[in-house]
Amino acid sequence: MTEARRGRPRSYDPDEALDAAIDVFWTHGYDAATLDQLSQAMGMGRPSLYGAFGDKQALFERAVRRFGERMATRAGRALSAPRIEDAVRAVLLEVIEVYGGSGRGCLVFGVAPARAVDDPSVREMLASTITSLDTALRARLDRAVADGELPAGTDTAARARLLAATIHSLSVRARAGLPTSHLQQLAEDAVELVRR
Amino acid sequence: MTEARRGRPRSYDPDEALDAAIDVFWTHGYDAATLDQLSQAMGMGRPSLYGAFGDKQALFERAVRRFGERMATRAGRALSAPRIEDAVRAVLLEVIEVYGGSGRGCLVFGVAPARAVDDPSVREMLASTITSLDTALRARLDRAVADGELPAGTDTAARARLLAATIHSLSVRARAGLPTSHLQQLAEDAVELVRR
DNA sequence: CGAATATTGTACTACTCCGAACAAAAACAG
DNA sequence: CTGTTTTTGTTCGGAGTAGTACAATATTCG
Repeated sequence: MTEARRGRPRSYDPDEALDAAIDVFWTHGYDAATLDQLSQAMGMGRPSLYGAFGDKQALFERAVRRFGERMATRAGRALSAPRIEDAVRAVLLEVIEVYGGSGRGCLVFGVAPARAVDDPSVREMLASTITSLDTALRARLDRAVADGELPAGTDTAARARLLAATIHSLSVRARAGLPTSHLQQLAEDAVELVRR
Repeated sequence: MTEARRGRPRSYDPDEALDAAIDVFWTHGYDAATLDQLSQAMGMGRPSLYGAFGDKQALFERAVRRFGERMATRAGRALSAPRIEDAVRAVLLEVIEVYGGSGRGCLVFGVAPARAVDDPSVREMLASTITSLDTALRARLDRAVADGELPAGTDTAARARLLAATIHSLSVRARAGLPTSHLQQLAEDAVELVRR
């Protein structure tokens, strides 16, 4: 599995390095993050960084994609709760833990939008993340309908969009520095929304 | 009113200049917007810009504040519709017109968040805009309760937060380049939310 | 051990960007 | 007309940034 590679071994861990890059972009945004900050946080010199991840744009895209995948994984786990209300609440609490704990909201919904107009690639990643979230939530609601938890004929697509909107709002609110209690309140509002 | 001022007259209109600055920041965000772009769009040399608005940070704050006030004014007008459903729909359509027409979402909810972690002043403006919107929507819902349009005991604060969340989401979605039809769909979902 | 290969670290370059200095220009006051 | 005031336009400087060149280093293969 770990096949012996020729040449001088890397002095950094690619996964940890990317996580460190996520952290820097997450705090400062794309433009305000300097390559010096990035290379220092990632524990690698600029040439290594360039060789491993390409230029700043490419690194940002990798970071955003990874962040989105991580969140999708966590959300998927949370959504697997048997009762629909618990599933929705679990997702929102998971989101609050990430967004609110750091006071930095979401890298995708809170930071990428600033760059989305100028960079089509970022815009597309943002759009695809949004629709993926809509879709995942809708799939869970559909299952709840199939399970008889929600009445047949429920507009699951509409509710999924509103739940996703709640998550987008949680990112904005977290980044505004609003306290976790405020975020939890909105989350509870959204949970109520599922049934009625 | 227009008292005669001493010295060389200004060759620019301060209001139009600030509008032009809004436009530049709105498209490119804070960091990617250069003073060259700004001064050119504003029709004034950099020294004039500096004298009139201060440095880049100060100009950005003025732009964000003005954008927020404009939106608040438009929202207030839209909310004055007699029937609550119409009022909510009118606000959302107004928002979509601004956010979606430009494909740039909201300067406050879509661009400022990227800068909010590093700049406490921006963070506070963002937070105050969020709570103002929550409050304005809640006030309108309270009036609907007083008018007997909504049942007494309705949790107006919760619904106001969810409606605000919808607006936050509209900004993110618009900036992701999602089509106006998509935004209108979410808006209609939110209108449905008012009653039930 | 010696050759080949991959990564590191230092140093550098070219460029952009923000903010300021300074003299010229355009108005008003006396 | 002369002096004062305010803004303009040009120009400059200093800081910082993204990306690169090149030699040194560390490892594997033969």
